[in-house]
Amino acid sequence: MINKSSPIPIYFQLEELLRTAVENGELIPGQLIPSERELAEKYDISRMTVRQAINNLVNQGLLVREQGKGTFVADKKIEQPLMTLTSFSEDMRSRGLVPGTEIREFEVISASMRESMELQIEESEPIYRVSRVRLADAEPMAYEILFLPKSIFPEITEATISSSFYKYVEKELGMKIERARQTLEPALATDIESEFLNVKKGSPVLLMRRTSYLSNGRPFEYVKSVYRGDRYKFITEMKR
Amino acid sequence: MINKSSPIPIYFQLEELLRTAVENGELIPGQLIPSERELAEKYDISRMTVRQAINNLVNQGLLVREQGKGTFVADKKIEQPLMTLTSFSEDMRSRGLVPGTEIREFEVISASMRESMELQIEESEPIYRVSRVRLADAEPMAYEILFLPKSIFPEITEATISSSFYKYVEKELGMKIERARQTLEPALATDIESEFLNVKKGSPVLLMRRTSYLSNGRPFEYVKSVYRGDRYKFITEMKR
DNA sequence: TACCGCAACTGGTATAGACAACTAAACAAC
DNA sequence: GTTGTTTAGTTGTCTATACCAGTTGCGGTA
Repeated sequence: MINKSSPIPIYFQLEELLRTAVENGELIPGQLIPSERELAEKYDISRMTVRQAINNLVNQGLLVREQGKGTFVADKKIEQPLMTLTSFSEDMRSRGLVPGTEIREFEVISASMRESMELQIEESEPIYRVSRVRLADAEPMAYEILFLPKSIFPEITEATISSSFYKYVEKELGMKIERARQTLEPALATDIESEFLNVKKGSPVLLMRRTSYLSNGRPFEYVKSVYRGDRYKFITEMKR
Repeated sequence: MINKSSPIPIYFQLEELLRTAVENGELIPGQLIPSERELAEKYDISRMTVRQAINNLVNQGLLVREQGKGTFVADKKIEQPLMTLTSFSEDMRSRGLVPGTEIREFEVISASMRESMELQIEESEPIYRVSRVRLADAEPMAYEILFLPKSIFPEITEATISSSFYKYVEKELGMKIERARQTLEPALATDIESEFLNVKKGSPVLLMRRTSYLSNGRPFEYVKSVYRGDRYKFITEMKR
């Protein structure tokens, strides 16, 4: 259970123990967890160490304390979908839709001014340009043009892009996606867009531009997406 | 400085001391604060108590620790404009524009189904309906229809609405605005909208609907805004 | 001079113990 | 029955102490 001679701090080991217990459903929301003294005795550690573990979990919103009563598993994420960076696939799935992708173009070009500025690279540096039609329940949802610097992704294939790109970046390449800056503006569907999106030319669309950054501060993607106005609403939850 | 016999916890007193020192500029961002041992000795309290105070401030993002070096005042809000609930006036000012308002209609009506649902009140309950043209640098930026339940705001006048409504709610009424849920979708300017916004009919506009909640969970406003697509971009910063 | 190592600092982890504040339930008194 | 009171449990606060781990600078040695 807990290894006192491990270099991993005891409070952290206990933290993980409790966290996995919650995640595995051994402890369910609203349930009372063992008291601090019980945990201290059970694992033969100090109560203050138990408190440190529980404190962290409380700060992370996983547990809630009530003086005189005990510590409880917190209700699941009331305020979760606040504003987290999600991929198209993740976004669609959270809306109960099945995501899909049709790659239209896949090429290496040299960056124009706009792209080099967004990606913070030299102009005319080689970048991938991938255009895709994004589907939700097999129906077009968005038309998207993705720009990736070749310097960060030396070898990318269509197959890589077809599956979950964010997962590829995080799991395969081990990079840490940190944040993104995104702008939204309304527009009218152009010829090409209306064709790909299966709507009339001039229909209202949502033009989304996103630049995403790794934890080292480098931009790794610049995406321009055109969403169908009749199918897509952008939803945000904000705190004061 | 610190009153050990006060019912206010010592760690909290120290926390406030440090916080006000930062806010008053006695401690500036990047500056090294006294070590935990120094603070403990200075105020004749335990180092663990000092740590509890500092821990809280670190969690609040006011301080940062560096093992072996010391504890420093954090750089100001690098990630602040992440997704905070702001009023139109605050939004415009942050963009360097001068906000303005022209009230078009101000009336009490009975809630329709949509409004009663958003505001979580009974249908046909009395609500204010205020329509405004929002200006930025004296030029129309958005046309907005605001719905407020009369039960929460028994006496509101045009004057109240003209000045900063959020400030009125927070300062005058002492209510706490907590969060809002907002949707964005593209649309085409209708007759009325195009007239108010001084754009052509059929121009792309951004349709924003927002329901805002107090800290007790009650919705206190439902706003439907139509932003000019040629003047307004919605910007969000997202974390993974 | 250049380098190494030690000493003295920093925060990080962990202990054992004490008392306060609060809650719930059992119990006693009215 | 209702109202206090006690009691045993909970988390909250606080102390004193110890050692670990990372950083920095100083001084001695090569």
